[in-house]
Amino acid sequence: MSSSWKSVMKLSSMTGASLAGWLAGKHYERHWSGSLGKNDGRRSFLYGTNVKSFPGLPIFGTVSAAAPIHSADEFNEMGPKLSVSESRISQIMKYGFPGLDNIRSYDDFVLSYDRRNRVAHWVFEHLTKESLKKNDQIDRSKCEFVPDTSIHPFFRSQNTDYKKSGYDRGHLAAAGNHRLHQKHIQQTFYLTNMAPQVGAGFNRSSWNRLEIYVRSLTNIYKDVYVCTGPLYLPKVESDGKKYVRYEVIGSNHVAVPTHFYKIIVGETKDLKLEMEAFVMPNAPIDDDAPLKNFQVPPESVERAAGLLFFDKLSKNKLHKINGKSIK
DNA sequence: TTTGATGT
Repeated sequence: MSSSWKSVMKLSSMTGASLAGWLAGKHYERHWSGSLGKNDGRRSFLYGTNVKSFPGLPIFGTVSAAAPIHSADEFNEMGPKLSVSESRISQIMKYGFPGLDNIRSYDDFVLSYDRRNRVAHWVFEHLTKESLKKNDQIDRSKCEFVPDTSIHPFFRSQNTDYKKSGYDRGHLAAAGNHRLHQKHIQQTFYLTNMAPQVGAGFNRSSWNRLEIYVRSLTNIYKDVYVCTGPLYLPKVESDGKKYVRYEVIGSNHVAVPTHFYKIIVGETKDLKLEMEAFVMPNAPIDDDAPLKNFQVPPESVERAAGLLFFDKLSKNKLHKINGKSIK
């Protein structure tokens, strides 16, 4: 039994969710090396299609055929967001877009919004030691959670949805990752960047521990790319069938994810790449549980989320996955 | 420290 399988089994038994199929995947051992090592016939949603056929997508830089589009109706209210530095966005998105649903670009992170669940599909960040430098001018307590008016009111989450729900408004792009400018940290407080998270025992402890670990990777790698998002995982119920079951909160029915993922790529000075993937249940977690217990094969997160992470990454530069050499 | 909610 591989270590990744064992860790998933541990995770599975902790959460009661049937993670085995999705998160370990019988396919993993047979296909993972193949899909990383050579073209396995997967057609990239982004790079195998004509990007221009998607109207109104603010795609910058990484796609040569695409140019920023400034006239989409939904963006009329977002004046400041149109001035987002294109070079910064292309830097954040260096390894490609995991998916193309409702992309939003902010000054220091990029996200894709899931209108049906009122929670983002994914949030992408790029961290360096420099970008995390301590700035005493930044005051987190001055930040306010604000609805994102670039989202149609039908699909926009509101503070009232979270109020008395029992869940935290948990950051996907962590506030602590964007302390260079007050404007940057404020932008992480858009409700588009929030998901309902269990507060005690999760958001305020082990999930925070994982965020701190990601920041610490900037001491090892020149560049750290991190993608964060929710999962809605199936669970075997008493009739033996699998169901995806999750709570929705507030009048806008904001979905409460069953789990959250982080996929991280560290880039060394000599351009070697190392990848790590974590999945944690949206539930209280023992503070003493090592983060390693929550590592899963990256491909299992792709299958569960319906996304392709780091599809543009040069597979021959990828040296390690979850700390294990793949060469 | 950083992560938050709640009540006055």
